[in-house]
Amino acid sequence: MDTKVTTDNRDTRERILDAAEAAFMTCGYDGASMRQITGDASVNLAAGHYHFGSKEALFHAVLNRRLQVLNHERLRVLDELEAKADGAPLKASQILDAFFGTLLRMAVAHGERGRTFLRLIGRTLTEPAEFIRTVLSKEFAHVLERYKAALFRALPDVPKEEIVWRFHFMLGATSYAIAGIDTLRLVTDWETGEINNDDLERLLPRLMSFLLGGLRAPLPTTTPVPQPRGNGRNRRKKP
Amino acid sequence: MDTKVTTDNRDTRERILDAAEAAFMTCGYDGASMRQITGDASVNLAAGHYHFGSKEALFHAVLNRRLQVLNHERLRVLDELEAKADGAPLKASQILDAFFGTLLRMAVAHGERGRTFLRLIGRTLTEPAEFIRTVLSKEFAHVLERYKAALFRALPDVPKEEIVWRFHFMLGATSYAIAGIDTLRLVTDWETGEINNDDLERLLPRLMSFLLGGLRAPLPTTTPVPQPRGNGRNRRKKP
DNA sequence: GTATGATTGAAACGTTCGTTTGAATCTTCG
DNA sequence: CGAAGATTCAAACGAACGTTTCAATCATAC
Repeated sequence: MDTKVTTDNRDTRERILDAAEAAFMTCGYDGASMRQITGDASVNLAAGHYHFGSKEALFHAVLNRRLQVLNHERLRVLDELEAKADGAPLKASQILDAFFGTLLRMAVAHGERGRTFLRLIGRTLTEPAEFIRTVLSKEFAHVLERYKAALFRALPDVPKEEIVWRFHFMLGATSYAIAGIDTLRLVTDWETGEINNDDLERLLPRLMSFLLGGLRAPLPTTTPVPQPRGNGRNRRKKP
Repeated sequence: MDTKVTTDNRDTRERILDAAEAAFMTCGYDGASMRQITGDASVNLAAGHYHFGSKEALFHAVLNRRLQVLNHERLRVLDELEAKADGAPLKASQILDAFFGTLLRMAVAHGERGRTFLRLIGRTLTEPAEFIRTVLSKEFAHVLERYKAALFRALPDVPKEEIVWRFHFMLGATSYAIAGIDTLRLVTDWETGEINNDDLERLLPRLMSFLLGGLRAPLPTTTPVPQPRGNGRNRRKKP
């Protein structure tokens, strides 16, 4: 099951993986069909099921091929930082750079394929299907625990619950940004829906300062201003 | 086309709209089927096409029914703030509260239906289908122009381009948060995938301080640190 | 060379989807 | 009442989907 015997086996498998990665990125899980994927890969329709068993398993394989590398690198960078710190808490900026910066830098380093996967990740984080949630949860669990712990140590004055929420917000901002989703056509640069490496390298510092600003923002007032002003509440249709 | 003649016409139409709203929220546009929607609404399958013409048009109607109210209110609040300010620039916190706070407060005020629409909006902002992008773009264009202009005036020292990007990040953080998307199971509160009004009222101040912190963060260094450390670049496959 | 197992190919299966059809039913109004 | 139009209903259509089947082809080892 590990090392295959025949020659162009890997070719077919990887051609399917590459085509699937691009199709899932563009159309989402439901929107991409096995016929489109195998067609783009120039392989027979049945080859997809022969090599992966099902569409779900193919999606799983597409994600894992890159996620394992990414999350391994994230752990490695965090280990390195903590070793250098020698027991002292890390800076929040270091942690965010290790988590989000590693993601974006790896994408830049791998050219077009890296950018495709980046946008796939952004889109996948918003997929409604349950099995996708399960796959991601499993794949990210350990990494998230490590990074959450590092953030707790870095920001001892911020309640842990607040840090978790802000991590959640940061993931949202990031996945939205990297998915290239500009539904409201805010960002005028992306004319074609494409992202090039220059865009990506300019995105990282922008995103990082936004995330850092949000993460270190003053805590919300404990009294959450139930009705800020009189309006917007207890209102029915105009009589 | 405006005021219908028969009696329970509105009943059927609105039952379909409500069921569609819930279905699109849970399963996304592709995932929700006309059969599920009309079944949940206890109407005949053909009734959906009779009243709306197509699935796309139904989705359009679902969005517009609430978006028009929401965006009208957003403009009204902004007008009110600017009238009070009497020509002076608004504070960024006021603008964000008018844009994002209005969204969340209206959802809270409308109970379960409001929460359903809130999550639908969050999910819709990440839909891949092109026609959805077109619908949203049209519906939001005017509101976004007004709010962008207000932010430009509120933050004269921040380059406009940077503000647009940060608006983009804020939309991502918000839509991700309100969609109830917790793919990575970060937020332990949401056990059932449901959000109640208490969660929502606690979410608003948390989100607001995060967004404000991000919006007012120090600008990124103009030299975007091309290669942070030696690795991650100019790398090819291992030889 | 030939047997063996891995891979590919073309075709079909059953299901579900959005949509359409045409008759049946209900509502409205003269 | 009865004609007219609006609405509902059951049934079907064609297309697309994921998946399966089975024979054909290829690579490898004896």
